[in-house]
Amino acid sequence: MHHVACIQRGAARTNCENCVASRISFCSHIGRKGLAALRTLSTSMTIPKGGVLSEQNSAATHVYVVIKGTIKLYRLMEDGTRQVTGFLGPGDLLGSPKIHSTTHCTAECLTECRLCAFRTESFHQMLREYPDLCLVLLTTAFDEVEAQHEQLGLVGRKQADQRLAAFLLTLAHRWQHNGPMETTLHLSMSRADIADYLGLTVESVSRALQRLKQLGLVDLPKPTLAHLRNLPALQSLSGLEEMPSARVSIGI
Amino acid sequence: MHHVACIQRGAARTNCENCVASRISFCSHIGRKGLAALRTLSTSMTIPKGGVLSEQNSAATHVYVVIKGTIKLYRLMEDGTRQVTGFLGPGDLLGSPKIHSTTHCTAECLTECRLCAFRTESFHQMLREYPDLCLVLLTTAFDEVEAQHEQLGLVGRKQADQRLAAFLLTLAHRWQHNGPMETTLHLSMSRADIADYLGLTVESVSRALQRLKQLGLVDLPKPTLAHLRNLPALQSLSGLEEMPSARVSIGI
DNA sequence: CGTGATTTTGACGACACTCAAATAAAGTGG
DNA sequence: CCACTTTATTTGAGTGTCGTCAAAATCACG
Repeated sequence: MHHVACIQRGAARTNCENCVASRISFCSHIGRKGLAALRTLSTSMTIPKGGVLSEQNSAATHVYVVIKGTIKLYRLMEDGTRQVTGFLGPGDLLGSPKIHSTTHCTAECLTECRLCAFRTESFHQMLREYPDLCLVLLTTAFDEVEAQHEQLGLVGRKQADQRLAAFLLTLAHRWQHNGPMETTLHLSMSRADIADYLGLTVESVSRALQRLKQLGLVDLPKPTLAHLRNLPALQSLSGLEEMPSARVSIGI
Repeated sequence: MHHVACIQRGAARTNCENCVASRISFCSHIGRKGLAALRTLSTSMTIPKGGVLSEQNSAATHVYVVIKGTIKLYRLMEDGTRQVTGFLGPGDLLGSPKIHSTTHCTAECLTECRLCAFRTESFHQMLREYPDLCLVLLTTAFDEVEAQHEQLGLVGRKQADQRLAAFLLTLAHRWQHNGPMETTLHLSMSRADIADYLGLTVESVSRALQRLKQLGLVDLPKPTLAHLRNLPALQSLSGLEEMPSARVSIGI
């Protein structure tokens, strides 16, 4: 949980061609010339588990692309409660293109993370120079709004078991952009994180998971490990209209 | 509730200078030259109360700027439930810049509405030609994501009375971009709409409102009329960190 | 192996949902 | 303009799910 402004900062000589972001994230939409410019502006870095990338209500300095690892985003409210606004993984974007903005979430690494960082000003300037890039990001932002609508429907209407089923399914699909779907999930977030993400309590999350287990829908060999045994049943229970698909998410 | 593709379509000679959108919405960020182009591409229209602007899962043809009136956005789920994803008013944007996309919400006018319409392709092209416009929209989209986070916190954690208090306060502030805050609200949406927006039932909404009334926080002379009698108490009850501010919202 | 944190399980209560009915409001036709 | 119908809103009673509090079990880490 210790703050890590920037450690193990690598040189800017990242190989963009082999980067996940160049395939699935916005990096793929600026052509060869843009990719060269992008490489100049970007800084590769590795943050250890527990490292904090941005503190709630502090000045936003960078925009990041997640290359590897999982990040959790949360906000501490005045009444002492905590809201987990999302989880980020490979290909996802962290930060706002707005200049002189303050982050409204704390971003904490749940695992060791590799990231590609841009100074906000550089990023903003790039968006002005590459309209295609700006449009792609705009599309991603609109998709994110739609995703939030889904989450709102989940948290506002569905009950605990359904929320957990949907959560697990989404986790399984979100970062599987090409390869086969992963049915064995490593839950790098705690029960409390899941609870604060789904609008439940730790106890309700635990009970819901146990119910799913007893129904034979999932296996929980360890608390941090979930094996999805019956995807159709999980989907049916979750109430999701369709299987969640891989997508690029935005954390702010 | 009848579908109205496009009625009372006006000429393109709308006076942008006097339009609310030119002051508060994205129209103000494209300079004199852009505003002229914008006027050429836009079509002014008036839709009666109950008119439907876009049907869920149908091809998106236009992007609209709301000039006058209130619009509700909702989605019908497979399990028969309905999710109201938002309400739009003057200055707000309806539609996605994505080409060949399908709307995922139905947009229905709660009052007679005046709108400024762009064909999606034209709108998309404008975004390519005016990077500033694209950036402004991008900023608005990011703000919308943050607003959805607020809504998630409300629906996921707060109880009925708090949700209603927050809802009323937000309604009172959202479209008061310059003028004084309105303490007398015309609730153009039904209790069912509010319920489906806040993740409650009609009965719970009614009961919560009656409780607020008995506490002297609001007056309800008619079901469609709410007079906010004690703003600080409402804010304190709502649990909102700060008074909601006017903003441009996005409906998709 | 021992300590502290996390997770699970249990008992109980509160808030919101469900079902049902009464009241109020809005729309319709004479 | 008024009786009538239809819809929307309010009120009531009972139930269920999830939150709260508490304790046990398990896990992680030094």
